Amino acid sequence: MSLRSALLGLLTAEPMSGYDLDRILDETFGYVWTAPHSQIYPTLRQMESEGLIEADVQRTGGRERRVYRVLDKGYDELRRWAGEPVSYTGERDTAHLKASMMHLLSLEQCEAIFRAHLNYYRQRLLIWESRVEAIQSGQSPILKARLRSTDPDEHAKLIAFKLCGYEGSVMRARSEIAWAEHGLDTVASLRRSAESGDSSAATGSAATIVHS
Amino acid sequence: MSLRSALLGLLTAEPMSGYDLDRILDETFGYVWTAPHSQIYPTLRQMESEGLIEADVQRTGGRERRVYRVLDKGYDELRRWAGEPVSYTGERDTAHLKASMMHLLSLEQCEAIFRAHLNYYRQRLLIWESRVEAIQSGQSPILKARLRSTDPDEHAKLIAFKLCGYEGSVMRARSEIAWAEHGLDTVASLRRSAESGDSSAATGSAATIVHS
DNA sequence: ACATACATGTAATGCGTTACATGATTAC
DNA sequence: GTAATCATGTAACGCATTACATGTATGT
Repeated sequence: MSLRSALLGLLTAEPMSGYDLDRILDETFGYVWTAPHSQIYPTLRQMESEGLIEADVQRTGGRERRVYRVLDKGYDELRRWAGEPVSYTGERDTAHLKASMMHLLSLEQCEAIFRAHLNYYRQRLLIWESRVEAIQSGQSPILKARLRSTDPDEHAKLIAFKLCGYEGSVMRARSEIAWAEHGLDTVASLRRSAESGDSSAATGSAATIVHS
Repeated sequence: MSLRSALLGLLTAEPMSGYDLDRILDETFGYVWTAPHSQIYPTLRQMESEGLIEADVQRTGGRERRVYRVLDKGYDELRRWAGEPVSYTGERDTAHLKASMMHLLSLEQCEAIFRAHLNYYRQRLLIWESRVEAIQSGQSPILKARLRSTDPDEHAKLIAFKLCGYEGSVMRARSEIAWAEHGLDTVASLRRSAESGDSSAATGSAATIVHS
């Protein structure tokens, strides 16, 4: 039920259409939760039929735009969900799973996988860091909308937790980058020991990082 | 298609039954990839019908035990999957999503969520660290089985990459622990500023960690 | 005219969770 | 005898991915 909450949460900042939500998930918020529009539109319809949100249908010529706003029942549901404990269902990470099978691959293939991981999280890091800066400098349009409809006494709390969320993403990206670099070191070390004909190397450098 | 690969990968260490695989996912390997037995058994049957694995049916009295072993086609499929690039589909993390909605909650509720996060990853950290030690000291039964059926020249590579995978998990757990601690700091800071009637605090301490 | 952005949907297929369901063997 | 462990399944429901499908408004 997390997608519902993600959408509800965004709609509490400001009434929006499914298209708007899709764009936000693609651009900024999507680095916390993603969904394609094929999931967004039916979910909005469903929440509307349950009385959590309500659509204001705007027409520009022959084009329809359904702008949803959160009803009291929606706020209650969101608060209930936010307060309930997170259910930590098992880990599922394709990159780490793949890493656990790298002995099947050539060192070139292993290197390519770690490099791709490094590049992916370097890009994410830039995006997340820019989000943190946008919040700190008051440039985030969603946050600005949210502040407008919030009691000034609550502003510090709102900003502090928004920052905290993105900082968590920044920390995670840094950790994935460090892991990919460690993986590349491991590959380099295996490559050196293969060249020198020593079959018992590489474990030394691999072991160091864990106790750092 | 990751579950198939996870199961295939484990079966390359040693022929096993669905029950064995379920236990391993619950105990050790599950901290890389999880699945309930309701997913495992049908997946094994399907892979059998596709000729990737083959069952050796053992009977103890009236009890049936289907021990699967990987066929050549299964090895090929696994190697193909392992070598293809990871597809990074968008982020989806309930804990971070919830954190982004904490302004809806009381500071007590926020604290409870961060504490739960901290406890969860502290437990995971212990498990993953013990896995790293099990591999380094040669205590892992799955790794021992795998080494038996592997060319000694490849032992260093096998051990190095297994370590690397679990080290990645250790690093991630540390990062989540650090984030939860940062969240608790944020809560404490907001609590202090609420008591002293200052409505503009907390952002200072929250901002520091990003540039550390 | 043509491309791009706006705007909203459906359908098929597969993955994941929870609950239901059954029965044999072993240890106490 | 009874509880735990061994052992294997099915079913219902919801979430996620990809592809298919349609049409308007705007800028060049």
